[in-house]
Amino acid sequence: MAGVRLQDVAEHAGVSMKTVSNVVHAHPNVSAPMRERVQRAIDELGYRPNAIGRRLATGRTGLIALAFADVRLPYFSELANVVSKAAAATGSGYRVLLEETEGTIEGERAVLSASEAGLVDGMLLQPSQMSSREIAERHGDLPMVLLGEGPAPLSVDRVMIDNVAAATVATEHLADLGRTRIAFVGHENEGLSWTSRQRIVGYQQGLESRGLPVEHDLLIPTGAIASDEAARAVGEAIDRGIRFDALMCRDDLAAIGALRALHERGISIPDDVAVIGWDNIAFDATTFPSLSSVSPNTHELARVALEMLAERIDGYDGIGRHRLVDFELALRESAPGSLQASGATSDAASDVDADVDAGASGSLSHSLSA
Amino acid sequence: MAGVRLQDVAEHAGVSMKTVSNVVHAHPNVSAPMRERVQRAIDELGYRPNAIGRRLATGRTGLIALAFADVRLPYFSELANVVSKAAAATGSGYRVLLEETEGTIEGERAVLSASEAGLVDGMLLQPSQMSSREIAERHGDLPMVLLGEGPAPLSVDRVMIDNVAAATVATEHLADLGRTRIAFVGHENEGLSWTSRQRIVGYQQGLESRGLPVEHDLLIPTGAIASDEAARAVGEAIDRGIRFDALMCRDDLAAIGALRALHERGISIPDDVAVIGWDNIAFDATTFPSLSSVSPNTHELARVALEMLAERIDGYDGIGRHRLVDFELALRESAPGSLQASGATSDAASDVDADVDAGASGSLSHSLSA
DNA sequence: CGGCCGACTTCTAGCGCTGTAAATTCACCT
DNA sequence: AGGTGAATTTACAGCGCTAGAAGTCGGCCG
Repeated sequence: MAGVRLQDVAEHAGVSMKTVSNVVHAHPNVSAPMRERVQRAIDELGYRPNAIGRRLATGRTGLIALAFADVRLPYFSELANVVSKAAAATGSGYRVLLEETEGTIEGERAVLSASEAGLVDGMLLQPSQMSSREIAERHGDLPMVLLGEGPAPLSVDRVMIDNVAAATVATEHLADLGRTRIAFVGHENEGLSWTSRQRIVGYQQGLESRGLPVEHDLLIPTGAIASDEAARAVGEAIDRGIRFDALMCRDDLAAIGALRALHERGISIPDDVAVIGWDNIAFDATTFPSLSSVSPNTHELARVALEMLAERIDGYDGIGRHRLVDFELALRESAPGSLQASGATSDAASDVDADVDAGASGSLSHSLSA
Repeated sequence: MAGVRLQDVAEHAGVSMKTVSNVVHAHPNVSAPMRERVQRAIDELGYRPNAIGRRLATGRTGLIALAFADVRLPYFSELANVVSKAAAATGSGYRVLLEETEGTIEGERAVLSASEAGLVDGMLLQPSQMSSREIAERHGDLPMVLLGEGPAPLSVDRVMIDNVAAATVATEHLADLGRTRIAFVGHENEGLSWTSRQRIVGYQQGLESRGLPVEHDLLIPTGAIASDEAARAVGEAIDRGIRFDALMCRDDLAAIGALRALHERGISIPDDVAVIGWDNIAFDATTFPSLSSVSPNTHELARVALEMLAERIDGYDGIGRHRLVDFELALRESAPGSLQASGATSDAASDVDADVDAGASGSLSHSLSA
């Protein structure tokens, strides 16, 4: 039943509260018979420690906030899953409080300046709008680790993958497939995000390293980070006469939209146009054709981020540490490994089956540790 | 700065703690000059109330748990988004603590019998494995509302859509499109979930109401709730010689997998096979062809669930209330509205564009309130 | 056989905030 | 001027738990 307090257990067992507390915490210096007697009392009363009371006393809440734009974006929901599992696996067994910023500056401010303090022990934040100065100013003394390639003040820890390198590798892969007109899809129409900026830089580097020209026409922005917007933008570009034989997409949502726009126009993938997405979300394996994608190592990202956060919570107070985690290219049908460069048309059913099965069948891995 | 306590503010302003507390809470009966004086002290010290302290004193944490199988499933991530927005909009401004059960009985038990009590004020749980008896036994006195069509003891509140009715309507729509061999895809290979069970019942009712025979061969189970599993299962069924002209899918993941299996084999959608999914996830608008889907009113679901939960938290102690919220059929290319029954081939670019834009273009709405 | 040591348990302050009840102040009447 | 009730403000006792100080008890050494 509810409302059984430590004191009730103590009385029931005829001992002091501290002894009960010691039993609950498996402290040493409790004799076996005593331990058993107390445990029986706990069981009989159905006692469960009250989290809030404990937390007031210890100053730790066991909660960390995970803040990003929107759980509905597959990358973030997959991240939430990974982080919450990793957090639970932590020694301290953290639980995760989800906060959505909607990708707006107001949302990010709201998350950082919550009017109440002390609810969470620390925060994992993936900022998208806020300047690094503002982040530095606002986070106050809340232990924090930033995720992703967004703004990051030097004073705060951060984990990310090397977006420039990843975009370069992916673009080079398309070039190595023999593509010469590689377009970039999915950056913001206006107000380029940090993410888009870096991926475009990498895209350009990839083109240059393969001796391909950089054409402004081949940058296809979208109105929002959403597959329908991408479908429209790519469709319009095609209809406007823009020609390309490969698409480097800012993210998988853009890639999925692009897939649709190409299908609508009867353009064959990857024969006419190869496509690479970004994030390697679960759907990539079952789009048609299945989607090659830049695959950040989110497990490692979560692990490193939580590790640094735990250190901050424990009082570490050094300068911000910036860590890179690795990524790989998950190669699927939309931009296969170079061996099978152009290859069979994509309706070879049995081949495809095997591919779906293997998930990230071929992959180029890149470890860049810090 | 950190660690400014109520008492510090009180001393700084030369008043009692309670007066400061009153100012913080905008209580009446605080004179204007006093309010201003205290406010200045608060600002000068940069005081922010400590959530844990307050919560210990009030007994409320302002947190509710939202527990379901896996955030990575789009339906759940969309639900999480809706619930957390709705919860924040509540008078009490609840925050949402995410809990994943992995869809296993152990996970569900873990969520229900968290060893610590008092962390959350209440819980929204979408069970999938646990029996209603076990739910009733375990939830103890934690205010709780169940989501979805899973098991629900009579003593606990629950919100769901009428899955049987929805499946019937969707199946009938396929029949009205002239389809006579309508298969059902995506239920579990073994250990049918409550969800699948009800949707299959509705599917059967839909067939019967249109005078179509129910064939066991047309039930295509999958190994897991995942699009790749569905792709494989549908592919195998086709390869085994099973013939159908429409697919009623247990969920959108199954539908997306089915889409892929059909594409691989060069089967035209919706001309050869029409497809209806379930959940109306965001991707449905940009699959190719776009996917018709049963669209539960999740906003309403969240609203009703939170409302009931709030009442439970406030001490309401009646018998379990079971509420239905409405759904509609979001009709897109994979199973269009009956007017355009077979219609143009799906690569009519401009038409399609408009369609993508409109999202759930045509829709049959069903309000079933309780 | 008394005293001292170590092992174990109890005592007792809080952690930061809120709610109730009591105290104070103040404007206004008679 | 004394009294009254309303409006404010203060005092204080916890909410449930933890941790360090203080106490208790049995055993062992001299």
